[in-house]
Amino acid sequence: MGIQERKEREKQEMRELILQTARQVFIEEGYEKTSIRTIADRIEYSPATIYLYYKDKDQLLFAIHELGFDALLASFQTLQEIADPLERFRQLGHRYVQFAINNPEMYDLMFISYSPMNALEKAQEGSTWDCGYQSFHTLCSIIQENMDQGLLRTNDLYVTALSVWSFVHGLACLHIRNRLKAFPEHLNTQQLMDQSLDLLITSLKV
Amino acid sequence: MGIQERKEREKQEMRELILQTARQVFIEEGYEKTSIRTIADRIEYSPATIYLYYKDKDQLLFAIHELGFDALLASFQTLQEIADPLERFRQLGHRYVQFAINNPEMYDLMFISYSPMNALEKAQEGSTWDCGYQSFHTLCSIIQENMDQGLLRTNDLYVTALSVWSFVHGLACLHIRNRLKAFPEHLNTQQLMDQSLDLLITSLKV
DNA sequence: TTTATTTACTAAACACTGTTCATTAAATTT
DNA sequence: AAATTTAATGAACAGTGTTTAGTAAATAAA
Repeated sequence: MGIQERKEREKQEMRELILQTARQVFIEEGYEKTSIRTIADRIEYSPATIYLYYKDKDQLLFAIHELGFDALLASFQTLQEIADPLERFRQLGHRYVQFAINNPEMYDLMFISYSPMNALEKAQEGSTWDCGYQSFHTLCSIIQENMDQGLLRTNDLYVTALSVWSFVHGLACLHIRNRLKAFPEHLNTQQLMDQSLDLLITSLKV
Repeated sequence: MGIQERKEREKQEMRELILQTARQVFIEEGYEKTSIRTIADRIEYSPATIYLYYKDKDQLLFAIHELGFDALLASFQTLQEIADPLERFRQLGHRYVQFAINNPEMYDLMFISYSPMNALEKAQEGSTWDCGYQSFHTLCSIIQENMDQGLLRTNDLYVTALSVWSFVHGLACLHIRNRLKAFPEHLNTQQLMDQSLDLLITSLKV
């Protein structure tokens, strides 16, 4: 029975077509213009068809947000090449913030928008945010290495990791949601972020 | 000509009625259900009437977000009673995060939603975010006092203030947008936030 | 007081949104 | 060749922010 296999394959291909098209629309046109109808238009299918492959918009956006995490984790990949743990730590923060600046819409979807978390809630009772947790684990590992070598003033891994994440996320969030540019001092956000990051590392350093 | 004065008064009263009703809907029903039609229903006027008093929804939400800042700044008011600068510093952070936890929808509107910043942009070229800047100034003052007494390791006021703000905002943001509760470890968010805040202050301390 | 004008308000429409469902047409199985 | 399963859609529903032409009341002018 090759027909069932072919049909299954075609179904997956259609799912992928929808996802990739949705990702494209999302990146090119932004969150707001990423409507079911816009995506449907691009693939030349009716809006209702999308609902045969994704339960609702939140589920589709969840799939897009996972692609975002692929890219973020990829940018973390080469961190192991950095020998100095403290420099590796700083670079992690830097790349995180840089990702947010370079891919604001995607960062927004991954870390700010309600949508993917709604999808998670609707999926099953007590389902976990795997890709988010995976990124958090990268941060934990690097902090642990710094702690092991006695480079930090803190000793609580979890609290330190959450603090660092909050810090870089806060920076990213304020920037993306236009809370910095509305200030009287018109400052170089990029430079200011680097300075803040330096301050954080310096403060945590022993 | 008392008629013109009465008309002007009535106009202001109507504006206030719309604003207060909008605030009520916003707090009681949340951001999502705060539609022009919902507000119009409550005051028993047609939706179009609201547009005679507020240019668009962003402008109305901006007015609501200003009410939020009134409340936030009010919670900062009694900080001067705290003699110890470092403790005052910690309390500021604590009250900020507490405000976010207790008034998630309002915090969201004030610091996360695009809406009020859109209103600001549409208003005039180069108009500033006064209420946001005022809160930031409170933070700056307290940090300055700590610096003056040589209590901090840092010396750049602006960068330190932005870092602290990013930190507490990041915490608030992750919490409100459900990025913490999706983690395997089901932790007491409140307690974790307090610990993180302590870590920040300790790290900045000389 | 009657006429003219300004003011306040609204019904209805426009262009969107996510989502559902009965119906149709094609592919597959019997 | 007939019956059944599958895939796709048109059309609708209920909602959104916003605009505009038209109405009725209040005010000003004659």
